[in-house]
Amino acid sequence: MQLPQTTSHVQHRIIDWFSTNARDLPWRSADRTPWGVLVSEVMLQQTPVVRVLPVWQEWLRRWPRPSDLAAEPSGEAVRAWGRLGYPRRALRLHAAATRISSEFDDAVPATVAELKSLPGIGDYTAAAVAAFAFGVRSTVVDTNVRRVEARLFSGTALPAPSLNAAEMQLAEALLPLDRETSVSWNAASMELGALLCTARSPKCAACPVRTDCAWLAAGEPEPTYQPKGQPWAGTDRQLRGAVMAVLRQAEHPVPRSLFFTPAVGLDGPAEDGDPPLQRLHALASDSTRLERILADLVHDGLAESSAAGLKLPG
DNA sequence: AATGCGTGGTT
DNA sequence: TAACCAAGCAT
Repeated sequence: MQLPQTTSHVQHRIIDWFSTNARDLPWRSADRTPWGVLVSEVMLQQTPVVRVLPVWQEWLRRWPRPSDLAAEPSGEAVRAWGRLGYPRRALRLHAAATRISSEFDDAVPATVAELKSLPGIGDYTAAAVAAFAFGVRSTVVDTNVRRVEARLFSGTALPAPSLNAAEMQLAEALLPLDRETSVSWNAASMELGALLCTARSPKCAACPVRTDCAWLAAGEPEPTYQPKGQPWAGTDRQLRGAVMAVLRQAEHPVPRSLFFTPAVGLDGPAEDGDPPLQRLHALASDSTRLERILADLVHDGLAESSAAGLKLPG
């Protein structure tokens, strides 16, 4: 698909819609810092805004600069990560903060290439930080942008299972040449996908470009492929999560015997309200498997093993 | 490039 | 209610 790199009326309408409908998020405020933007982008990787908000506030209050985080053990980052999920992100953010403070004089770098060199920062996050923290013209393509562009221009219900070259070329062709307009387009197309052009039950009646949408014009055809599910019950991820919940809560090393010897009378199916150790015991019937999970967590740097037991890395 | 990695709200 | 899904990254 060949498109001019001038900003079309469709794009202007989305940008106009954004100017009056953008959420008032703290990492968008006038007094935002590049570090705050970077932390928000990493936290938002696969985690909804509402869960990120309180944790982001606490992180920025506690660690206003990269060097503040770098001065603490990585385990503190993991503990303060709370239940955002994928705790390796906390580890990588800590490692990124360490490199920013030592190699970049405590200032988040402004180029996509330098940002991508940091741990946990990939194509999307590097482009997003460059655009939203520094006003750089960069092609920001996240799951929201992909879905908006799939519906609006390709006429399909959902984008391909993974980002491909054609999609990237389309996104680059759509990026306004004007620097400030490109930043607005990036933020606006993401927000449209997050608020209206959602994966399930999109709010087309409120969409500023409903009359231009190829997917609506085609009669809202169904997705042509089956999204692959994310198995959970019985997976290593579930057990790893249960172990990490125990470690986050513990103030001292947890003796290995506590992992492998359930307290009597606490057996039964896992429930949401159970204390972390009880939940773990309900899941970990196979001690060989649990042994491997613990070793993996130590290997991944999410846990530290000593004679006293297991704890978050100090 | 297909897979593994947390968590909890929504449908 | 089980399945889907959320501002991805690294290997």
